[in-house]
Amino acid sequence: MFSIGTVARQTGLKVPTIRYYEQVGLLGAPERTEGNQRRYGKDQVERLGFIKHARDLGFPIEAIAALIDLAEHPDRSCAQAAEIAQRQLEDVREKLERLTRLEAELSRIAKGCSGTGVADTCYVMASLADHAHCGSEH
Amino acid sequence: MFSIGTVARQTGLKVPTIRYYEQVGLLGAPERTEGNQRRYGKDQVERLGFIKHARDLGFPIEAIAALIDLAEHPDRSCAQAAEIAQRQLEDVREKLERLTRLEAELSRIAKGCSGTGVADTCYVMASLADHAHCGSEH
DNA sequence: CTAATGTCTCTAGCGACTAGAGCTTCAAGA
DNA sequence: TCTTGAAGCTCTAGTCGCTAGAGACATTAG
Ligand SMILES: [Zn+2]
Ligand SMILES: [Zn+2]
Ligand SMILES: [Zn+2]
Ligand SMILES: [Zn+2]
Repeated sequence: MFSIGTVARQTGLKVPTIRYYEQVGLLGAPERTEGNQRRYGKDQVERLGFIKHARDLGFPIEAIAALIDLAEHPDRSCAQAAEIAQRQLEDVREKLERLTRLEAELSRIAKGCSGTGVADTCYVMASLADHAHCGSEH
Repeated sequence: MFSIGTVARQTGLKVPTIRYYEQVGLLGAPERTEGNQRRYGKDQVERLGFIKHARDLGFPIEAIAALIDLAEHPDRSCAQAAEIAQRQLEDVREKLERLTRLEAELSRIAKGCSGTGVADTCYVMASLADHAHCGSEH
């Protein structure tokens, strides 16, 4: 049985984050000592590792909850898991596309100003004021 | 003089968003009709366009506030504008790098499961449970 | 003049935490 | 065994940039 701090060190999560996951129902309530402190078993530490990894990959809490539900019913079809992973992939790809466009505009904008001029004639200011300077939609 | 709804249509912002920008001090309080409705002048519409464009490029509100301050003092040095643009560019690049790594992992994960199996032996589940499957840090 | 649409203020909610106050419990050394 | 300092507890509120809704008032077209 591990204290919350020990589990935090093992999983790379922060202590308040672990409590938060419990609060939102991602993790079942752990046992408690007589003095009301949380004590986690190996299973729960493993589950927190799962959550951590899924969060690191950007999955939202709600999706992780569905995946955990699935993990608790190992003989169910994994169709939902595939769907969730696919959705997350698409989400990331959309964000990538948007950020790629932004990177192009921002590097142009940043390149256009050395910071040695005056606000009135600054390329950064002009670019922000008028989207017509831009080479793409965003 | 334009009503808030008209300005919303002109700028592409939503009505509550414009009120929000006023609330957080990005936009000075506009004139009001006798009946207490907001009426915007051309300058304010332009400024809202500036804000919209900067937000579309991902600049945080605080940075935009600093840029607007600069726009109101056209003879000041644009060093701060250059700095803000540079920081935003770096921020976007960091996010791009992270998302690129995530895309690699997620496309591997999604490819590994057709959704026709069972949760217990699902590649998605296994990949989330163990970072050792991953080809990079994230 | 009426009816429909627009606008007003205020509060609360989103996602995923994070920070802090004020208190209690645990564990290790003397 | 006692003490002390770290760790844990609950609860509230704050972060960011909006968005939604309630209930009341203003404007405008027909
Ligand atoms: Zn400049
Ligand atoms: Zn643009
Ligand atoms: Zn599968
Ligand atoms: Zn991984």
